[in-house]
Amino acid sequence: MDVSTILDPLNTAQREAVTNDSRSLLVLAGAGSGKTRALVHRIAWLLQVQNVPASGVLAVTFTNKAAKEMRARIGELLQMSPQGMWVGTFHGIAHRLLKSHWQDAGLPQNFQIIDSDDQLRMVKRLLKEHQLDETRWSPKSIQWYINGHKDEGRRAAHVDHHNDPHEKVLQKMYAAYEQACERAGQVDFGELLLRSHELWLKHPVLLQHYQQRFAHILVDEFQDTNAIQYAWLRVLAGDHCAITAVGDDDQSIYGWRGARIENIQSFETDFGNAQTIKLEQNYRSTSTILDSANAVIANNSGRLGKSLWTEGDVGEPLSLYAGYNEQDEARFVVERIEEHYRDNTLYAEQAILYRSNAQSRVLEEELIRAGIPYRIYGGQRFYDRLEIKNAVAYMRLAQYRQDDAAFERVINTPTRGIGGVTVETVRKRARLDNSALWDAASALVSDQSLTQRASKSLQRFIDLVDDLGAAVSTMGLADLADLVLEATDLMAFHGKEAGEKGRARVENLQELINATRQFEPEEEATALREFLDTAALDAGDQQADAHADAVQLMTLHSAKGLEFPTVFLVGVEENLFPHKMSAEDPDQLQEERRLCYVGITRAMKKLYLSYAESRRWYGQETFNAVSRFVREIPTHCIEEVRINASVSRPLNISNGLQLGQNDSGLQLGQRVMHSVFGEGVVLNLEGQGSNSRVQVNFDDEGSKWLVAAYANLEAMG
DNA sequence: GACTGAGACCTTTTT
DNA sequence: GGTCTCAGTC
Repeated sequence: MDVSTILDPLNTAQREAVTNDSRSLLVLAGAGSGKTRALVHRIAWLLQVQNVPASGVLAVTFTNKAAKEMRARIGELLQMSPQGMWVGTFHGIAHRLLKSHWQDAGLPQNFQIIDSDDQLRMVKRLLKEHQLDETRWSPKSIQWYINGHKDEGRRAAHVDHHNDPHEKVLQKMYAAYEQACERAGQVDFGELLLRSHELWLKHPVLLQHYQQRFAHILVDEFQDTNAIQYAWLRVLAGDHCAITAVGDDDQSIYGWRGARIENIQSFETDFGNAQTIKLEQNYRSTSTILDSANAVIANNSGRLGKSLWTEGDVGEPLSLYAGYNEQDEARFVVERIEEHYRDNTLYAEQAILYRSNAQSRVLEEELIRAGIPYRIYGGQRFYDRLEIKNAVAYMRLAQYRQDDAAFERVINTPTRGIGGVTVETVRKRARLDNSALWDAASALVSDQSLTQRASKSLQRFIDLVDDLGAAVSTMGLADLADLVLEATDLMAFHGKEAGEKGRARVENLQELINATRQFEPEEEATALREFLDTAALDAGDQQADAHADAVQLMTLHSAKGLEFPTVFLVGVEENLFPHKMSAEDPDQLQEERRLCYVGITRAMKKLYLSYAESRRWYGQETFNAVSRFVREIPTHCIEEVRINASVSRPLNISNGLQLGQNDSGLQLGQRVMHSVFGEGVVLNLEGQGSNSRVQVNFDDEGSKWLVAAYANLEAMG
């Protein structure tokens, strides 16, 4: 292959990123700067020019979708699919390692991956076992606690409870959970990473093997790595492997689930003399949109620093619309969508982005009223759907009877006369024998220690699953799936459900058969097992109407990585965006701002911002001010839209001073004391001199605007 | 074991 | 305001 095929389509910075040969390289890639392209071309460069064997390359992404895309694009560029190269998600790769080295990892050969739903059920079960009240110890918070520690690389034994009674219970539950997983041979998402990290530490020979193999590690979306992923990379890279990290600190929006923006900030020092290359030329948006995005993100501190630019047009100014209420806002958006559609912008080229899912309803109603097709991104994923989880649980039991999570799920689904009392008896027996639920059930039946009715029902269930199990070795995957749905009566059971729901469930189940038919196992003999692993690790991105021309609705989080000619960013109001929960903490506020940056940079040609002056929120009428982020956009980039007439006028909400600072001597997020209202946190500052005003969220009195000159606020440590 | 009503919840989500 | 969970009843 010609070097020019790899380098010619690139700009100078991209070319530098592709050919740079320092051992650690950080590519700071702004939104729309051709990040994936740089990554793909770098891999091609390594293979074709540096003659690195394909097996020497490890490329890590966060989502299956990104991994798939990278694979496809590498194949396209090289005109063949490179054999032996590892491209996958952190979890997929960790899983692969554990499967190969299950003994060294201390796992049973047929260990199962459990998803967060199974995890939650397990926690609930353990709470019952330990006689802890679910109202006092919410299962979700315990799950959160466990995953949080795993993300940080800590096992129950490493957690320091500081002798705090509450912490002690949490730690006890974490330990109990670890034990339960161990006994059942189950591995959750966090465990995949934690365990493969430990695998390397405990078996230096193995580590050395992989270090020698992977001379080049490439990581996408580096700003989203959490502590354990970072440690995993550090260990693997060792002192010799070359590592390329691609990411954008300004698009770090997953801090709340463990991602550490510091990782990208400390890469340069941690990975020894790293070189940094910035990709700042944007190929997506108009310069007006980029100027707006740059101005907003400039208000964040601690950035690595980057400024997007384009050779393209100035384009239209952003439009800001103040809706009377949320219906009015939705109406405005839908009218603009119709306008753009008449002007030859497809529905699918228009996206509505919002901060939280609850906002979609009003928009949907308005779209339905106008007869405009739409599609909501995100929401429940395919393999998370109830009917699919039921079917998969039967498949899991057929493969592996000791799968307690699957057992619990379908023991009485569809209902077959096995009630709570019987199940509780099974659980007790399992605890007593320290065995799996399946074995306990079998024992109870053969002991004849149950009522005849219960015993009969249980036996029927056991026979059913055994029949399915027997079919695993004789049938193809798709036929097996078909058999599962018929023999268990699941298809009929879900078909009976009322109305639209039942129909959708049946469709999904048929889609599951489809998926098994299209599944390509590495080996026929292990097809079921491979399929189950995929089902656990891959959400399954099939959406029935993925290709229809429909307006795209999604949260700002799910919009990352996508682009649309026309974008509506709705609900740009204080309390909504930035969200009330995040406004008080400076770090969280910065993350909200990055979210705003992500939102703005999704737009290619035209960006609308809108908010509602009054909004029903959880049944309450609320009145929110326009978002502070709007005020951070330069006035020349934005114009306010009034109904029936679009007037360009300067926004009188900005007074020359950047929001978040004035001469009151106070800072955002600072704790203050007021003689009447008590303690609170500074939410907002504006004006100066005698006009200087401060918004404070008081612990007891809620949020209030105060004139700084009279408020006599006392700053607290 | 299905149905019903009260009460709690309510930011973002991938693996 | 809407949704989901859970306990209680038939």
